[in-house]
This record gives sequence, C-alpha cells and structure tokens, in this order.
Amino acid sequence: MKISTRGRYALRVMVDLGDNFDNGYISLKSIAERQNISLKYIEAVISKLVKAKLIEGKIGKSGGYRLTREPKDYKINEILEITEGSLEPVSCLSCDNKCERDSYCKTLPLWEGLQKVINDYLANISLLDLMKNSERYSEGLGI
Amino acid sequence: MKISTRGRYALRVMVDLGDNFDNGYISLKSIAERQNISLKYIEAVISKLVKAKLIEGKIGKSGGYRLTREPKDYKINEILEITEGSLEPVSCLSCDNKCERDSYCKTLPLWEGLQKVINDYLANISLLDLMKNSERYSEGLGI
DNA sequence: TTAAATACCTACTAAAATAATAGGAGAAAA
DNA sequence: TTTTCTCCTATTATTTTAGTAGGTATTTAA
Repeated sequence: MKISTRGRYALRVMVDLGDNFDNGYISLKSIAERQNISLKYIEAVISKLVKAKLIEGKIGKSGGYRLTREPKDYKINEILEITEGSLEPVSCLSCDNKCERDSYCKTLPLWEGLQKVINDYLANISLLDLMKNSERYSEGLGI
Repeated sequence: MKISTRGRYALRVMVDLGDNFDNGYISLKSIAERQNISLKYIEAVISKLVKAKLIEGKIGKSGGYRLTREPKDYKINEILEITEGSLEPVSCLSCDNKCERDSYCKTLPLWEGLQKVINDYLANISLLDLMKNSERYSEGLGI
C-alpha cells in the first residue's frame, strides 16, 4: 500500500514547474538537479504527464517543460492517477479485474469506501496548495 | 498504491472467523474452502495474526483458529497494519526510511494528511461492521 | 491405542513490479 | 554549425508478490 517513486517524483516535478510557472520552459536537467532525482528516470515518468497533456515539452536548445494550466487548476488525484496507473486501493475495484465474489463479498464495501476517502482527499488539494507549503515550514522555523 | 492479497485475504479470514465466533475452533482448511483461497498461502498470512495475538490457534485434531476478542473490538487498520507491514502511503513517512528533504519538502504534508485520512477511515470500522455487510446485499436483492 | 486431522515451520520459486541505466535520433536556438 | 534539449527504445538489477512443497509435532476421535 505505497505510492511509488513514480508518483512521488511526478508530484515534485509538478511543484517545481509550478514554482517556475513564469519562467518559460524549464529543462528537465535543471529540475533533476534541484530535486536530486535521476534525470533518465524522471524522463520516463514525465512522458506520461506530457501524453496526458498536464504539461508540454519544447524540443531543442533552451527547450524544456511547462505547465499547460495554472497551478490552482491541477488536482493531486489527477496527477497521481496518471503516474501510478490508478488509485484503486485493491484490484477488485477495477473493471477488468473484478472478483466473482463481488455480489456478496463482505469486504468490498470497505474498499469502495476507502477509495472514496482517498480520492476525496486528493481531489481537494491543488498543485497551488502544495506550492504554498513552503510557508508552513518558514512559519515553523520562525523566519 | 494497492493493498496486496495478504491484507485482503486476512480480512476475509477474520470475517469468516467472526461469522463462526460461537463455533469454537475453525480449521483453516474449511476457511480456505469457503473463501476459495490457497490453504498454504493463507497459512503464512495467518501466522502473523497469531503472532500479533489477534487470533489463536489450537494444534491437533479438531483444532483450528478462533478470535481472541469479540468482533466489535477489532479495528480494520489494526488487521491491515499487521498483514501489510504498515499503512504508510509513502516510504518517506517511516522512521527508518526518512528522506533528507523532510524539513522542507513541499509534498510531505500531503502524504501526512493522506496517511491520516486513510487511518481515520479504517480505524472507525470494526470487524463486526464488515460481518454485517451481508445485510447490505440481501437488502439490495430484496430478500 | 492408533490413525487421522490439524497447526506450525522452513525452504524454494515463478512472475511481476520497481527503479533505474544506456545510448542514441532529431529538433531548434544560440 | 554546434550545443542543448526533448523524445524514444532497450536493457537490467533488485525487490515484492503470490504462491508451492514438504515436513514436524500435537491432539482428538474412533
């Protein structure tokens, strides 16, 4: 029951792009350095975000990536669904993997509820909310 | 981000034991048949529940397993934590796996919140609640 | 008393998922 | 025209998952 590095890295990349929203196209190399993530690895993760049109890339020198919307218009569940494949907490809930016990399984309602709780939480947080988290830390430090 | 078969099976075994709470020790063989789960596989899963004293086993002919408490006194998060290892949604949250970025990471608060949401949900559902789910289905069928 | 049924234990394994790494091709700006 | 990028396809080591196999020790029921 863990979000993998794909989802975690993707979120950090998205926050980084959000922080640089006004700076045009941001190269993946600079993101990888700032975030201390393997360049080649996030390349693969990021390609999913491009295909889903959450971000767009520009090829060539001084190219890079940028968000296609404003940070406030990204919900976290959307980003994680794309990079993790899905946010279903058990395979029983996916259409192509349904269990034959589903018509009477006493645990299925629990999983349905868990899925809803997770999705509701993540759908009510935006990328902008994450970007603002720096305030939390500086408040905590008394800066 | 999936609960594995370990957790799912464990929950079904616990519900089965709950349904048979008044029938003394229940053999794993009969549970495996009812639940249609590999006997040898749940043996391994169940041994964790025994070690954690959520259930107790009785060796020998007409032995088996039974709950150590009443169904209402098991919270689902407890059962899943034992069988899944932990319910932390990201490894960053575990003590022995902390990230060096934790003092300023903008995504960490998200994960902390997600952990709380998941735990709160699962801690407020009891084994008895799951056992009652059969009523849901029979109501739905109009029986 | 003995045979059957049972929990309990260790070891092994196939398949899938995870977390990368490697090596370029082609586009475009400087 | 060179450098800096994205974009693409392979390959790989490690870990996790989901089992299987084979047995030992214990207890009860016949």
